[in-house]
Amino acid sequence: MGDYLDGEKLNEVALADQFQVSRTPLREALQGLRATGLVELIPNRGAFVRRPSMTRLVEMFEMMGQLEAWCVSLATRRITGAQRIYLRQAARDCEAALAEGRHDAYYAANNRLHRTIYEASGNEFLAEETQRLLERLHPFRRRQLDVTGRLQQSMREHSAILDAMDLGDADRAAELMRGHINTLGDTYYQYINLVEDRRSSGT
Amino acid sequence: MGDYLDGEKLNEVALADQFQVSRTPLREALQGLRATGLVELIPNRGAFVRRPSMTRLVEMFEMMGQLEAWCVSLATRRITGAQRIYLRQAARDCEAALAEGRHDAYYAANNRLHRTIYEASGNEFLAEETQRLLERLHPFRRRQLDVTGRLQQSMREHSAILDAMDLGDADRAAELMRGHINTLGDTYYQYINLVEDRRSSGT
DNA sequence: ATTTTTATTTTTGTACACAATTCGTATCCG
DNA sequence: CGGATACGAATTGTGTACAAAAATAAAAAT
Repeated sequence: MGDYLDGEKLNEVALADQFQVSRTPLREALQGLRATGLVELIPNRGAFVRRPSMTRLVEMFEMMGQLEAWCVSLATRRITGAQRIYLRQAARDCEAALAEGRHDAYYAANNRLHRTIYEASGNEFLAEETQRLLERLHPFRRRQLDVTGRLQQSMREHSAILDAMDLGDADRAAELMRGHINTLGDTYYQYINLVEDRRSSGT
Repeated sequence: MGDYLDGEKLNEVALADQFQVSRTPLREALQGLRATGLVELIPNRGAFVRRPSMTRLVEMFEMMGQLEAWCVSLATRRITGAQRIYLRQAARDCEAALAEGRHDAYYAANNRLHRTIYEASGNEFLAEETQRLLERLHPFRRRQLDVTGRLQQSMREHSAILDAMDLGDADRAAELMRGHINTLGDTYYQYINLVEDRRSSGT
């Protein structure tokens, strides 16, 4: 599980058997997965896995950077005092989690920070869509974030973004955020390359 | 049909009866509608219609404008010669359709023009997501586009955008596109106001 | 030998039945 | 009278059976 090939056909009975459910709820789940873009459903033909290519992941991260940049740009102008405090707290939580080596706690705090920025944008729809894309990208992030140097650099970027927001410099905050997401993306690509290599070697 | 209230509960058997199908395919269809945001599915509770509020539509159009602006900005730099010709042709098709009063043909040509810009962005993922948002917004566009003055203004905006693209002025093209989408949005809001008034008067 | 047609098997699509959960109502208790 | 509780009805969740379509294999024709 986890390493499906790109155009691979998914057999309903086999999957239902694997997950110990009948075909009815499984088919509904497939409809849900279609929305996330992970599978493609062709009428009377079945479900096919859609593993994003390297270039598509680059595109997705490019868009993620753009959306986050837009969020932070709007948030710089619209953020409330309470949200500002909450952001700094999340940043401190990130540092504390990293110092204690609690990587899952870091992940949670980091998520809290980004999500708060989405919400502070004042555009709820934008916030939801950005969150949705983040979740779509989620399956492609792995251990590589645990490289401590990268995490510390990431936190410095957080601080710089929050500083720019405090100064009311929306453009600078947006530009910093774009860079932040792009470097994130870069580390993901390494993982993808690994996966594609493994696949082409026929494992 | 067509005028569901916002939080309205959808009964599966009633809907299945209405569409002359059994509950099984209906539930799968609901899962699909969930992706579009038109219905919300709560486990063990059922499906509820999610008619976007006025403010949410404003948000959606704001995002649409931003995405289209980004598309056109990228497209200005990456567009191919063939796409440039195709764009101008679509613009001419718009004019011809309007002159002949063929509003559905205008709609098709207009769609072709915008879609070509999405594709010319060179970011396939961005293109698909923008198209998806356009389709989500689609149920909320109605006759008001048929006001001839608006359509002619819209075509002038098209020309200006294509001109800016030809000049390689990405920022200007983006700004013009943002304005183009926003005025579109404005006319939609009128329709929404109508709907909400009608609803509150209890029809 | 290649292509077309036909038959068989597999797989998807849908209806239906029953289980599990929630909702509405009435009853009981404080 | 207000609120908790218990019962019955309605609704959602899931397994299974069968129909429809596609994929595969076999046979026939060119």
